[in-house]
Amino acid sequence: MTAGRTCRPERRREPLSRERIVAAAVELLDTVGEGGLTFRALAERLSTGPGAIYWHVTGKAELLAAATDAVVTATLADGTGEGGDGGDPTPQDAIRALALGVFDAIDHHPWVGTQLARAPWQTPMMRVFEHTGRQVQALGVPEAARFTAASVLLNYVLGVAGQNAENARSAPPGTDRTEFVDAAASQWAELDPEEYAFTRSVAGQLRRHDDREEFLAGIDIILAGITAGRERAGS
Amino acid sequence: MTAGRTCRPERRREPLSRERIVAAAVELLDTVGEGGLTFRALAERLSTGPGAIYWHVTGKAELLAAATDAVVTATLADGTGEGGDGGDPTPQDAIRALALGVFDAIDHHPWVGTQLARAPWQTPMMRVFEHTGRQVQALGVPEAARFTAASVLLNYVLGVAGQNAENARSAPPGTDRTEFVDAAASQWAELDPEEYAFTRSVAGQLRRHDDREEFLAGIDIILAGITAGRERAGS
DNA sequence: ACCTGAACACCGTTCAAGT
DNA sequence: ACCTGAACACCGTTCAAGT
Repeated sequence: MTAGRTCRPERRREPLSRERIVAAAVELLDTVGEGGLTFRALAERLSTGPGAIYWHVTGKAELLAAATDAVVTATLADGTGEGGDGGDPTPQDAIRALALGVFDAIDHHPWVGTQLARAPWQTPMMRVFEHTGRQVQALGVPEAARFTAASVLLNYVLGVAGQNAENARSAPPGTDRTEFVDAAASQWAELDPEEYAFTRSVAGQLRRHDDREEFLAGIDIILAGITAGRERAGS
Repeated sequence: MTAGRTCRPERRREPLSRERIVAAAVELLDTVGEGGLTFRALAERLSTGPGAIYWHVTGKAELLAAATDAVVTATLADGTGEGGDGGDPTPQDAIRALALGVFDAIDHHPWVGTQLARAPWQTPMMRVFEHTGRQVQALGVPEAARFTAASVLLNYVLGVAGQNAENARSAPPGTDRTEFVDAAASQWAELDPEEYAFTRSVAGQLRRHDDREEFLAGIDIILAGITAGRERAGS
């Protein structure tokens, strides 16, 4: 307490921390995309030098993993617990909710899709696998078939994840989704009638489809397949 | 197969062409991995400067796409035609063969997995979609459900594609696959018993599983689901 | 302990200049 | 038309030096 003002430069001198870095990385990824996450840009946003970041984080790979982890963990904590409105959800409903949670997370943060698809062995995906597996078990799938059943669900989610992320990236941030789908559908309709007979024939369905519903329809097909197998192999 | 040590002068006189560039890119990707494809490395292999490549190819994105296209086209040309041994294959068999073709292609060229997963709208994946869709149609799926059915199959394949590619990348080229899976299974078995109860319980199945068979089992589950839907919705 | 910022080794891409 | 290779604008990462 020497004489002088006690104005605290807290705002800018808030110390660097892994948490702050990851938060800034998520923000940067959301606003500028995967290509925009740069140690220099990150440092500027945190008003430091690029080197400082390395004190809290080993490198870009870990940073990306931590950012993904942060988003997915928040998703799983939210949506998957009990359902909320009292009634016991069926395992099918729980799986749908789980998958939809991941789907929506990727819808809001496309870069998460890319990251999940290329790092399936890391914590976030492991947790999704665990949650899915429990519901598969609750579904009555015999033990020997559970690993396969959970894997199919997970791989499907991963596939959609990657595709959605790519769509978000290839469509500039300004463009409308409907516009984008319309353009693709029109392209499909003009493909070679012989070489792409089937694709042409479903161009209309591509145009009309809703991403979320389509995703859930896929989940339901897989659930039907798993259940059919359970009846064949079980008891 | 590979040109030996005998230095052939004709090799370097042979003019640069898009075809030669793509072939060299595939070779580089196969031997050194995705990180090894560099315009400088490519130029050296073709004994030119980096700038020369840009005369035949617009940039790295196109080069990657062309390399993927080359591999997938070869795959589809091979395996998917008629079956080979006279008998008419069922649509199920045709879909299995198709999916397995993509699976094997990625097994031999892991970088194809990454590329397919992140560029699903390009020619190679479009062709897979077309071939799959025709078999879905042959399966008797009603028109309104065909787009969804083919999409589920494709997304599943894409998910496995990405995962396999990642596994291949994270395991150094020297290590054995069994060794790698064993290590993962052991890790699973030592997870927190409460938080990862399910994952722990299937660690043994992870260790025992065969990648190709597991992949096909997934395809069969989805086929069962599609067929169940057909019976519900059709006729 | 934590941060700074210049420096290193790379990368994709461009472009005047050559043949 | 096709190729050359230096140069540009970046990038992740390191590290002596500061506090």
